[in-house]
Amino acid sequence: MRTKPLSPKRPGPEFPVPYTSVDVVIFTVLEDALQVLLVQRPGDGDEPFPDCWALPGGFIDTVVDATLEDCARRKLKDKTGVSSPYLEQLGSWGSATRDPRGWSATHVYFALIPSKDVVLARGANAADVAWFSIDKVLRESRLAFDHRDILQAALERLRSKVEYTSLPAFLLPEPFTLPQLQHVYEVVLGRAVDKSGFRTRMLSAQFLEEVGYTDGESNRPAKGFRLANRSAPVVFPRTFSPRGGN
Amino acid sequence: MRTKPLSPKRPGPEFPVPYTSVDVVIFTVLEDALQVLLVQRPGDGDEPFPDCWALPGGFIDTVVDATLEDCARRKLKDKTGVSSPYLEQLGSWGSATRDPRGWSATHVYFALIPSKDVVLARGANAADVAWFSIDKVLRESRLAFDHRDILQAALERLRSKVEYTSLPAFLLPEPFTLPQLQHVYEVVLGRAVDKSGFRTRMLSAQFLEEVGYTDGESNRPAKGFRLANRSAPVVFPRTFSPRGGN
DNA sequence: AAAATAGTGTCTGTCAGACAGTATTCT
DNA sequence: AGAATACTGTCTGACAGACACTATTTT
Repeated sequence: MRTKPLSPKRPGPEFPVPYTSVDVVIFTVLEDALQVLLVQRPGDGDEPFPDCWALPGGFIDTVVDATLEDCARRKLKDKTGVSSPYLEQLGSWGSATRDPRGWSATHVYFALIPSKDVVLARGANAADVAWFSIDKVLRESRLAFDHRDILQAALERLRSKVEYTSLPAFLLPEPFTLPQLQHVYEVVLGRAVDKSGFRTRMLSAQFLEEVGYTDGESNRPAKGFRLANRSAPVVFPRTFSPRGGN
Repeated sequence: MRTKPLSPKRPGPEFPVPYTSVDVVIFTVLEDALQVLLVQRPGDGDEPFPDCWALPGGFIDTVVDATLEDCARRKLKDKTGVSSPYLEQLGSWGSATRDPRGWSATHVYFALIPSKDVVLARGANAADVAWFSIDKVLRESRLAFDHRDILQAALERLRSKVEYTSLPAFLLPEPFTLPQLQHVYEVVLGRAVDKSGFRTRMLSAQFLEEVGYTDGESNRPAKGFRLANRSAPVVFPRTFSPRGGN
């Protein structure tokens, strides 16, 4: 905060204040692909980027939202119906030019949810909310504002953290099996992972609780697991394959 | 951004907008200790937290600052005279209660600078800017706003990244020697590091350029080095000591 | 019985940590 | 010469990656 009292830069009605918003990058795994939730901006009215797809988000409601994270949770709940996602702050983007209406800054969160828990934007205009495969959207779509940069940053953060954390577990509905979890790792990382190493790694990290019954989505049933602690991922002591990554 | 045109929540003169500021956590190593730069808030006037020490920062100047990062650089330059620090975004803190004046959000950056490059706040009121040992400030001082939480978060981020990156090199003036660099690692981590392992690690990471002349601040002179690329740190393939940390 | 997938056992190369040893300068 | 510090060499235990093997279920 400012050190001088009554600083000439102190904002008020007579000084320009940046627009402040919160956006959420919501990831899931659907149809063997990493996907992101986007909303379509209105084509009428005087809003910028008409008909463009954009990350869900919007201005802070200073009456309803107690904190930035509350605001992000609210927006996520509005669009997906999910109320207990994995949610972490990604960063903020702010500049004089990112919004044609003027200086704006957005606080960006990134969320991981199991696709089965989702009920896309009930009522109203459900058609303007949809999942997009990450690869496709980065290859083909033009997103509103600087949302392409933001999405890129979120993807990098996710991929990098998947190398040494249990994050992918938040993309699956419980209970899940180890082969299912391994598959999610492979989808996100875009490469195969050794089964044996994967299993010892997951089990020795102590973050999974064995759920009695097993699940038979393939030939031989497998043990079911759930997270011992849904509030935070586990950090593994080493990254997945030192040769491949950074 | 908002999907509906003319949303009732769209801020304007008639709707409350959060205050938006930028704060910077500036670290250096001085007198064998990790230190942070704080400024003292004014005791007169109607400003909150009078006489409290706080992180340097303040409101965005939408005329001067093109981006959030520009704003952070400007504040850092103002207080320290340093214009090419290592600077990275730490995160943002926003809530209805963190500032008694109303809903506010701050974008926080963290910077690493060599203490020798610093010329503390020239002119004006130099007495209200000072370095504080991290340990002391976290033990003894009461900081303004939620700056204690922010400082704690910055410290965690720094300590964690030091385990697997070349970040400490940005805390030293160039040229520096490997023993000096090792010492900085030890100061930040708060523990001793093996010499042999340290050297092979640094040299094999290819981020140091040998500068011809050597430096004799101890008995036997040592080779001098500088960073090949000052814009980003190097990420090591493994963390420092798997037994100790996470 | 065959196919398919879940789960385990074993080997091996790599490498960080530990520590001893050598080199070069100052007093 | 001795002290102090820069720098190098060697050993060893731990462990990730690779891959072969066993177990259990469906068809």
